Amino acid sequence: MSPTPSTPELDQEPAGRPNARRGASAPVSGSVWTRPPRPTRRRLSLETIVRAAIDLADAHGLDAITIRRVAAELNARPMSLYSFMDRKDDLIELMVDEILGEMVLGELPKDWLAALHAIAAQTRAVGRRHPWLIAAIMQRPALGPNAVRHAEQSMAAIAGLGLEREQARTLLIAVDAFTMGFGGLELAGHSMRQRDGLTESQWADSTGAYLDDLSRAGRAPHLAQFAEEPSDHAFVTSLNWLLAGFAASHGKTTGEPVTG
Amino acid sequence: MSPTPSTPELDQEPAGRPNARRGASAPVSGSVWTRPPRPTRRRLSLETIVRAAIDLADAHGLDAITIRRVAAELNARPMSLYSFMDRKDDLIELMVDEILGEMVLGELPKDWLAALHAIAAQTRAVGRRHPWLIAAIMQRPALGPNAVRHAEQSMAAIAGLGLEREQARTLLIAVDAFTMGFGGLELAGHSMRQRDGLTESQWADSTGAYLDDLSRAGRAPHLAQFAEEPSDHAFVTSLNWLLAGFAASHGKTTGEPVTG
DNA sequence: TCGCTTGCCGATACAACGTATCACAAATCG
DNA sequence: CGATTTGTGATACGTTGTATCGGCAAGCGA
Repeated sequence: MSPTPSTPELDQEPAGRPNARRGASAPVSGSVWTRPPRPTRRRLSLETIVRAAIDLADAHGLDAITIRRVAAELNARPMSLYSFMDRKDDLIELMVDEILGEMVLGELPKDWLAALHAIAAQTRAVGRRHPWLIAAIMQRPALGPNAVRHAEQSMAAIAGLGLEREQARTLLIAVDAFTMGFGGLELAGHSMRQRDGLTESQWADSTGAYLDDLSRAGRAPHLAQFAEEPSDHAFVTSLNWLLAGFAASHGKTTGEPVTG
Repeated sequence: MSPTPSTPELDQEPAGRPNARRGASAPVSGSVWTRPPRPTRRRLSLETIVRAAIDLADAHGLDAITIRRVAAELNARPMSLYSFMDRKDDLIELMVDEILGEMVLGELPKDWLAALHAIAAQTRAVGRRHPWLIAAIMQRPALGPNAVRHAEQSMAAIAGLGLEREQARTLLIAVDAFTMGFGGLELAGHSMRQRDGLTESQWADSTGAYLDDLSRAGRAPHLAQFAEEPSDHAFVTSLNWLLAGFAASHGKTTGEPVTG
């Protein structure tokens, strides 16, 4: 057996290990056990890279995703990441698809209306958990396996309605467009706040003051309200409108609309 | 009078003027008229910068907006632009607001339904003309004067309904969210196509083939349809659902729904 | 067992980026 | 006319994405 300790269970390093500068010219000294564990090949994997990048983006925004910084987070060298991907943009696509996995529901309500509401609510919740998600999707289409799963689940939700292809497609795109658009408008300020390191209330104060000024100047009398964040209630209400409008135009009857 | 020709009407340079390298150490030689015109101070202005940046973004995408490249487009040096703005992000905000100006309509239909449809259609048209717009808005909130004008116009459109504050706000946000979301999903592939220099049909072919593969593999039987671009008809139909649903929930009667 | 291939890692390098800084000249204002 | 402001240009610094190269460990055929 080689002198390299091969106990991966013990390899759970405390994440802040003292400058484990392994590599070419590191002199071998001391006991095997006092030395940092030799890296097994396969230290990195696409999954750990994507996961680290997601954590970074959640904490510091999409702009914080640089190859160098993700690598540093993993105690790796920048170019190592390129063994697993072709370019940085690929990483972002992978991050998006990973998160899209959180969007597909474990089980689906039987009623199509309730099912679409549940999917939309989940989409919105995930979007808020990862505030960079929606902006990222608006820049590159989501085509990965989890995006596919999401689409399939939406189709399953309305399968019972027996719609024709085109109508089904229109309905599903409408729901997704509304949900993503709502989340996008809602979170538009997020990355900006993050960039300038403002707290939520600092941001609300400054935009509120700005809009108040405009109102007082008479240029936009009813505008100040837009400083407020859109509410869950507004989301559910609007989605009800959309779906009720669809239902009416198709003569489908359903239970009560979902109340927010 | 100074020897500098002060005929700004003739200053319409043919845009490709021979390397007009003015500046400190350029030797003065030849006739005044054969020399390039001395730059009047104020060569640049915020407006020309923003306009140049918009043209660049329309042609090559938001990623093509670099201070250096915009400056080059104006035969200026990069740092000159910073006399007019504090940072690059400000330029993008200014670009967005400039385009938002194209979104406010000259006159508004009297009927609230027709008016909201007209606004949404205009929003969508502008979004397609400037494919980078929606992604940009999803990253930073639009707060400029033209964003304000757009919001005011939307409020004017439904003023006749006598809604209370919260309801009006919900309705307008819903329409904007749907419109922006629809455009965003629609244009998501655009910047990616642009990045890789693919034509629209190359892109459609490759994603179509990919989704067909998935379908054949049985993993997503009904998916291929999503390769197709959403249509105007789908947009109008869905918007009708949303607005009809709203109208029904408020007992407002209107004329016929708009047909796409 | 040996040697070859394959795949991951590390170091270095380069062009392009945003932007701080400084110097200078024209424009403007007292 | 002198002082101040303002637009411009040159240069420089730190950071980014990523090409390239060289090395080493693991797996594999002989």
